Amino acid sequence: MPKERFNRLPEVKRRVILDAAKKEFARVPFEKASINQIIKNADISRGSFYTYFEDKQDVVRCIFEESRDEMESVCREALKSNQGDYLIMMEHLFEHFISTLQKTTDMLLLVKNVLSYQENQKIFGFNPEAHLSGEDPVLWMMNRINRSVLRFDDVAHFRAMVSMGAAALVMAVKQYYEHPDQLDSVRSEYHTILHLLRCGAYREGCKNQ
Amino acid sequence: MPKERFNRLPEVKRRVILDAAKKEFARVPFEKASINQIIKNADISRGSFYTYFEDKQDVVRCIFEESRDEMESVCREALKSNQGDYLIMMEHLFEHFISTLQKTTDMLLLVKNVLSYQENQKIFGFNPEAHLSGEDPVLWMMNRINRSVLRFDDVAHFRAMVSMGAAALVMAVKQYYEHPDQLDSVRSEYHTILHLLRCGAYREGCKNQ
DNA sequence: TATAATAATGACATATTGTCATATGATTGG
DNA sequence: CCAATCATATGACAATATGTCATTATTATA
Repeated sequence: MPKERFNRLPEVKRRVILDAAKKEFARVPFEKASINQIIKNADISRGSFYTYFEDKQDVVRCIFEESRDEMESVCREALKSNQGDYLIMMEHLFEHFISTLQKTTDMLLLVKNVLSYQENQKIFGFNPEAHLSGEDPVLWMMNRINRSVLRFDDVAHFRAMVSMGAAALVMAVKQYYEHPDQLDSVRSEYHTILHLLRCGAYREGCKNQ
Repeated sequence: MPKERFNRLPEVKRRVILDAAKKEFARVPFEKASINQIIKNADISRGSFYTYFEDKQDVVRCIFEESRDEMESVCREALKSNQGDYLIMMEHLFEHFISTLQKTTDMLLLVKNVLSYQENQKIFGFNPEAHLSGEDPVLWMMNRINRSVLRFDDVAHFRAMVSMGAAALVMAVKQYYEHPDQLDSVRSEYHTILHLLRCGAYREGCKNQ
């Protein structure tokens, strides 16, 4: 939630500022990131910064908002081409993140630096309060997923599944940026988790219900 | 990982310092917490602080190390009295956290302030690199759990289950301190997640394997 | 007791943050 | 076309932070 002022800014200036911020957050861990450096990079005044953003956190939120939109469209497409299968969509989402991170070193560092300090789920828009294009993300999912293959159809279980899926994804992405050379094993761990979500852990499962 | 100096300190002084730090971290969000305030509370010099700890983070790590030991013993007991059932153990663990948080307001605030900024799983000792009494926590679990009720017996699936369990627990605890008045619904969401882990999400599950 | 090793101190240089009174630039209407 | 009004930008400033290090105090050792 940057301030209104920021949104009223000409597109190009906004880009300059966000890029400057990205550069700084890619440079050092969130803690050490300095507003001074950001305004120097962006060539704006200290005062301006504070008319645009609440604080350092605020900038980060702003940076990640962009990728949230992108994520939504990835979800949409993956669901379309896989009969609304949630878990397959989650596989696609993972590959999407990986390829984004691989494209730019900056992005990898940024995620690494920021993710360590932030409330991951809030950033990725999967906490109960965040919203994917204004909607509760759980409901968003519920309305687009093929629910007939699931063994439940209540919001509570849905929420549980989506939370766990998000947690798994975040964990996997984190693990990837910590060990970018071990993509294969990270991917395989992630798939194991999705498999667990699919089948459950207990053999006798939920016979009695 | 506080410095060796700190460990060599007389027990009582160590307590004073950690309590001072707790007080400060309970006062404001991690970001705003001030080393100045900590040393004032603890009545030690600035110089001393830096011979004890690397930085602010370091103090937090140190604070949470204590509760990790406690957690281990809760796990141990819960497993003993429930035939090694992992998911039941996780239920107990949740209740343990809640009652700890309920006991002292300070602890609730502390967790609230710190958890928002820290690498949750690292703090709770459940990331793959952290260790419960020196052991890989996944192996620790594997050796103590009743594996016969599970539908798998490989480390990979185990790791998946433990990761998800930990993620669920952290999420639930977070949700509790954000809405301490809604314990019932937080608990019920948590149980739903455990249930999901037990049974899996897909109806046809893993027929073909 | 003298000497060596360990621990504690606080002043300091440097950096950071958020604020605010002031300046600059746009826009509107008379 | 000027003036008045509103929106935006600025950077100096006070307050506070951090991490270092030369110095002092305390213990242990010989």
